[in-house]
Amino acid sequence: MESVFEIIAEPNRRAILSLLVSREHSVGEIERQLRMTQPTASKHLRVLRQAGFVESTVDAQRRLYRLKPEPLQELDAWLAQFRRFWSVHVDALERHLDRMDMNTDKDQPKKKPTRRKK
Amino acid sequence: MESVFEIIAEPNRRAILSLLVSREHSVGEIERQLRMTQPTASKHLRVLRQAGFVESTVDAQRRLYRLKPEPLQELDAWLAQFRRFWSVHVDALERHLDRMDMNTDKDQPKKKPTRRKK
DNA sequence: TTCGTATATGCCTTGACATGTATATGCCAT
DNA sequence: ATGGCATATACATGTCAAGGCATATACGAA
Repeated sequence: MESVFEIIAEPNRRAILSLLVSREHSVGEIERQLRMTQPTASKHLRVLRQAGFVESTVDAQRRLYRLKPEPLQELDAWLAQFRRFWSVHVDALERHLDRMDMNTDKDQPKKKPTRRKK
Repeated sequence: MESVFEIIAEPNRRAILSLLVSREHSVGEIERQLRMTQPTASKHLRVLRQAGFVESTVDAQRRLYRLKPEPLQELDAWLAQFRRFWSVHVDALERHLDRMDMNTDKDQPKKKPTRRKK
């Protein structure tokens, strides 16, 4: 579990990241929003924290978790090598994007779809 | 193993994708270049093919594999929601910095968006 | 046909990881 | 201090994927 790729391979962890993109959340808010048990939420947050995807601050008995951009930027950097390749295939790509209703995945937790404009 | 995230979680598969970004390769070239056994290469290529990352054409007894952009573009689309976060974050930081030194005129140079530390 | 090459697949073992239950730790209020 | 809430962790369990090895399939050449 060292690479950022393995971290985001888990759907619940991606859901947590998507949830935190708007604002910071406590563990309880996360577990309720995403309908996971408390230990599950804590464990995934631990993984995300150790990988640098999130950080937490203490607020009384709660921990507030918020997003950190660096690991996701690392992912973005890996993707960069393929962008030049895409430009060669824009036509096919455009057709695909028109077909694709770009949401996160088909995971159960609440998701706020990021609509895509043409 | 449905999601693109799980597909690229495997280091050998990422290596294959990076290899194919330049040009198409046969299975034999891939296994030699990346030092994996032939069944391992074939199995990873099968996963990549079924997920739409690569496609193959037949050349005599060989199969030539080449990259397809769509799944990687899907990954890029997922990342988009966080790029907005980076921008907002940097903007907020800049506003904060602007507020902190409101003594002089406010023509600050643009900041690089890739740095942030706690 | 038979042989040799290139690639795919089936079986099996191993190990990693996600989850549930239970319990521990930490913090506030009384 | 005691109780209650919020979060973290330990342990046991089930699942699943990756790799090794053997074998199957496909194709070309002779």
